[in-house]
Amino acid sequence: MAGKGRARAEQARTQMYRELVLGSAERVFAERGYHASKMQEVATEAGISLGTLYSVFPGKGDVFEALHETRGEAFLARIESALHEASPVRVALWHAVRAFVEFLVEHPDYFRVDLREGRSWAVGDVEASPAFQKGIAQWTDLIARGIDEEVFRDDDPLVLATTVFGLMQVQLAALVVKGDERDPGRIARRVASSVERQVCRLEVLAETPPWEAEVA
Amino acid sequence: MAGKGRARAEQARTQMYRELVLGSAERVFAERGYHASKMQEVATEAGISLGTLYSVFPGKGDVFEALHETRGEAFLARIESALHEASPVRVALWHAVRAFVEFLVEHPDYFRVDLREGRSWAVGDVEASPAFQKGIAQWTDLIARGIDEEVFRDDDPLVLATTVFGLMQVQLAALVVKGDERDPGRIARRVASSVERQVCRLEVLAETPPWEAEVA
Amino acid sequence: MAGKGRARAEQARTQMYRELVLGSAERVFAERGYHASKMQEVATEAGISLGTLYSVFPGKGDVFEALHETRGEAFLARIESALHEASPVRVALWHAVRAFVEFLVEHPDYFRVDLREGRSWAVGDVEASPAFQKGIAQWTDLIARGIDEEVFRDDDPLVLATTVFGLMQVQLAALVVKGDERDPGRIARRVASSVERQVCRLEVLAETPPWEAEVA
Amino acid sequence: MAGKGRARAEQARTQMYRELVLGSAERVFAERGYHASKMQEVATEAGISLGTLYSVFPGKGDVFEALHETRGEAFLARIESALHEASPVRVALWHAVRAFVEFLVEHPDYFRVDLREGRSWAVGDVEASPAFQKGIAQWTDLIARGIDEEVFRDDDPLVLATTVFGLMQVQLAALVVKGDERDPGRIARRVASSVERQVCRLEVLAETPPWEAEVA
DNA sequence: GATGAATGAGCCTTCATTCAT
DNA sequence: GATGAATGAAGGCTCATTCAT
Repeated sequence: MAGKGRARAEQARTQMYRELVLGSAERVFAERGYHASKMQEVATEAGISLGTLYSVFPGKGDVFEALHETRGEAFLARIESALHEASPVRVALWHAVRAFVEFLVEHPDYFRVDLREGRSWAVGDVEASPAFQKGIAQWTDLIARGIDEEVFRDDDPLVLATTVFGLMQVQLAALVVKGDERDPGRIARRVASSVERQVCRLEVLAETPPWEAEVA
Repeated sequence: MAGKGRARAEQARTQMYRELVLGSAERVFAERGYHASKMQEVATEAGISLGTLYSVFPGKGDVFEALHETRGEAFLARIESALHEASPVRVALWHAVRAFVEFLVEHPDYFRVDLREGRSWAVGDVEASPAFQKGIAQWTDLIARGIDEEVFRDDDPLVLATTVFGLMQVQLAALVVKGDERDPGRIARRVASSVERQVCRLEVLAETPPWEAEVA
Repeated sequence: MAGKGRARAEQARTQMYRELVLGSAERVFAERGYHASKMQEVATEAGISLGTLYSVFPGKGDVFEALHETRGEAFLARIESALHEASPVRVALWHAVRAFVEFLVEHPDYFRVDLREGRSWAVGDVEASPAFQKGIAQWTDLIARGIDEEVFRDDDPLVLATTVFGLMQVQLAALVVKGDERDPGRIARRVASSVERQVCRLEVLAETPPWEAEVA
Repeated sequence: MAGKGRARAEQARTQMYRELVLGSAERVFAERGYHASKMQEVATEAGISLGTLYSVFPGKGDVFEALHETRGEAFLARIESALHEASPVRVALWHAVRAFVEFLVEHPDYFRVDLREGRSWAVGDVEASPAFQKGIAQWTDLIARGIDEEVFRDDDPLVLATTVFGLMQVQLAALVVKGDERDPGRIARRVASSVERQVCRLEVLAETPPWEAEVA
């Protein structure tokens, strides 16, 4: 039946437009912030019409949500895969931090959108996206394992994960914007160093960190 | 001339209203965010009419700015006075962190407003409020002193200060909202502990922290 | 009975305030125009409070109307008395024009208010003030007499009166603002000359005008 | 490239709407006056929505200005072309007056808008539109020429032009509204007659006026 | 399906008017 | 009676959303 091919083609086109729009929205929201951005700008930046934009997203808020959903999903997946490679929890942490840093360095507009929202997610406000929730859960699991293995200090894993999440964001922003660090590798090591200080037991901190062990 | 008393009375009334409005705006902005808040809501929450609201603030943006200005000023002053009491840098840091935590615990709505807007963070294109600039300067000085005295680890003081500032905010939010910590004293100690991990040299971390020394 | 004195005192006070307000309104309306003028400005210029202003006038529109009523009344009276003195119609016209010019030169603010608003003119749907109606009637009578006596040209007296009225206003404005004529006597003579050209028969125009006859 | 046609189409549509709105604004402003007119009324009268109205004019004031600009321009052009045809200054004056009258008889709403503003232009108030300034300049030139050729009486050309301008407005209003003259030809002759009386030397007035010469 | 012109609900702000002191 | 602080109705303008082409 021809309907199937038709349907698939439509699916594909819709998907294509959604991605086009998300890329555009990312840039526009990063530049002006969500509220100051107009749908017309998003459409123009995407190179499509308002009507097409509305044919793939029901409203402005949905574009914003989808942006977080999509980028968040990719973000999560990236970190997830980083976690799967490694076994010792300290190495896993290092890989996760590196993945975190690399992703945001590669997606500076998304990072700016994130920063603009402030730390609303930290207080569990309604607007906090599911992706954030899942991200926090991911880190919570990792940290719980570290505590269990007596590598990380004994504290509430959720609080620690939330703290680490914010710490990475803030420090990344500080390094990139305030400082003049540009090399992703060095940024990742500095952020990882900060994170380790936050979570590792003191005696673990004295040992050679994973990123130096790697080089060796 | 009677005009003087009259002028003073008006001054006082205006001041009273401004504070009333700031308190109301703080709650409304905390609840719905700046853009979703309507001036009518702010007025109603303050228990006054729109006209009266506009008689003490020229516009919506000015209310927001004044809120940051006023609370930021008080915030700075509180920390400043904490810094002036103490001499050893580690004690000074402890006092500053405690003042930071106490202020935000006492002003939870302002804290939420702060968390909501990315203004305080280093987004670059977003104009951070003057109060925030001064606040960062304050912490940068303290940290530079700590580095100089070889108590804190050797790093860019501005990056460190920005990081610490964000770390405190995030962890405070995490402790209060995610966790169930309510006692300001314990919160302050936990935040201070995190901050010390971030800035102190490892050998310093091994020593008894100021808050335990205080108790003894 | 004491009530009578009381009532008379109140009457007097009200009257006093009304005049105070009209003087103030005249200046304010002249400066900014009716719509751009605020009641607060009128009150302040009058040196009284808003409440007092509203105790003697029901609303903004009433102040405007009363201004036209009052000044118009005085204006009419001035011209009326000028008309009563003289007998030959050409002399009467001259006296009336002189009175017209003198009044407006003495009340420049009222003149500006008059010029600003099209009320005085025959717009049809705009309610011309009763005072203006009476003024036009006055001039219409004078002109009808002139036509009757075969001194003025034979035309519709109402149209001629309206035209003359407007002509005087416009030329007065032109002489004072565009030109640099300041002397009321010369202004009056030039305006009268224009008016005569408008209404007198050509053969009458050739005769010595009343203002020169006066001097002689 | 197709963009060109697109741009031209948009240009045309915008132009069409601007004229639609100006026509509507003309009627609404004539009826209620500028300040009492609401943008919604102007839009409704034009048969479009508020949004569309604002898509072709930035604000209320701009509609008013554009109205004066556009009509004023046409007005000026009409008179200019009348002036260019004729050589003897008295004939030129007659043609200009006729053009003046015809234009306003054809655009009664614009005339009413004009009348509503009063004679502000006569006192050189800031609000006086550039079109008025140009119009006055036009008449001033004509009158200066007449004085030069010793057809018009020797007086300040600017004062005379201003007077004539006002005289025409006022008399036209008187004839149309107060009187019951409807025939543009007769109105023009009566206005021209008044104007000639205002500007021509007496000996010239005795000669056959241009409009009678024309008929012959 | 794609377009973007058209719509109009909704928000910020002003100022005539009221009324408690 | 005088005051002027307080009120809130009304209007200019924006922009998310719709729908005719």
